[in-house]
Amino acid sequence: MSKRDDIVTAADRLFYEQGFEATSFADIAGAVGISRGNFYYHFKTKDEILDAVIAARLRDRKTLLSDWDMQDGDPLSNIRRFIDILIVNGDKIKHFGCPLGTLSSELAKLNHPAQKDANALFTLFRDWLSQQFSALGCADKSDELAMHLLARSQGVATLANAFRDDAFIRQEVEDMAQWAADQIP
Amino acid sequence: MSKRDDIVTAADRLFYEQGFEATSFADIAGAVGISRGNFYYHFKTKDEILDAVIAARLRDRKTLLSDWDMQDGDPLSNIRRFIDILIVNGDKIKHFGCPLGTLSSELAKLNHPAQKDANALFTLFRDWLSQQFSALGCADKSDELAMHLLARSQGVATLANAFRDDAFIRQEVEDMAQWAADQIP
DNA sequence: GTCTATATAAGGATAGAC
DNA sequence: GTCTATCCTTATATAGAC
Repeated sequence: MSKRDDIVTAADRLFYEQGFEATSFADIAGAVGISRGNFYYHFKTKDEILDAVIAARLRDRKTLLSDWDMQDGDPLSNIRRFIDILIVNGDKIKHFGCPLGTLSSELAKLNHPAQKDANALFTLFRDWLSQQFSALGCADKSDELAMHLLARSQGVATLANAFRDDAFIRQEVEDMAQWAADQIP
Repeated sequence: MSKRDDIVTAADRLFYEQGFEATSFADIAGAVGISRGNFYYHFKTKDEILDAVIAARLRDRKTLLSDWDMQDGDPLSNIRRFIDILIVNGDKIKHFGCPLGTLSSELAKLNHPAQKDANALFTLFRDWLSQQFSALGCADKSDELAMHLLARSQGVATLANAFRDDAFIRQEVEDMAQWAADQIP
């Protein structure tokens, strides 16, 4: 793993845990164990490293989804896998929210040029979920269902973060899974 | 209206539009039209003004909810009023997200001492919604339904902000209203 | 590639004149 | 109450030695 990759990995974690604005070069350099001066050899500006982090997250999630696709379970199982992210990543979500949603919200407030790239992460899941709902037999409203589920998972992440409530997450996860099953025509 | 109130109003708007961290004293002082030095006559620290903004938001929402209560419509109409916030404040939400959710998320990442106070805003709506569901005849699971609706509205706000999509908001609002009506035993 | 040193700006906060 | 001036710290960014 290259030093550049180390930096992106550390920045990814820190942007998630502390937010983009609140994370300084010193924080990232410190986490990687290099000097601030050396940092600039790898990345010229903060926006440059944000782009790299977003690209890394996109690569990551694409890999995850194509892994799921290759295990070719039925669409309902795939949807369930998506919903279960809230359980699998429950601890992190309770502490820091959803990495996609919180970054998107922060960049919107900063009116940051990378907003569009960050939202491509949402689009990735939206399109993948839409495919699952199509395969489930809901081709006529697959995008609507995808957005609905995406919204619900975002809302659960936000409130799980605010209230730090495991039981609430589990309850909502089961409710979403039931809702998804009910969509089968 | 006192100068102090002017400052809180400006800070409220700026914290919402730009985020707490990204808003400087200079921004607030500039918006109010006073010098940075004068600012410190009214508020000693940034945390102090955050407390004042949260207190103002809490007062504001309490007034809103008690206004609704005094018009004594049926609980379903009250719930509908809550859901309709997404329409009424649609433009702002598309640009800056939900003022409650985005502040809560930001303060969580900053691990800010005011987290608890900010989340009292969520609790205010949670308890009020729970009352409505109780009055609707769902006393046995009123808090669960309240959290469910709160989560859904948060999710819609997050995605409306990311995708700037009016049709999506309207669709989800209708869906939530239908869901609420379906809860009547 | 990595470091130290440094330039430059911004933000939070204070002192003291008016 | 309001201002200017100032201090301290942090943050982005660069230069240049090794």
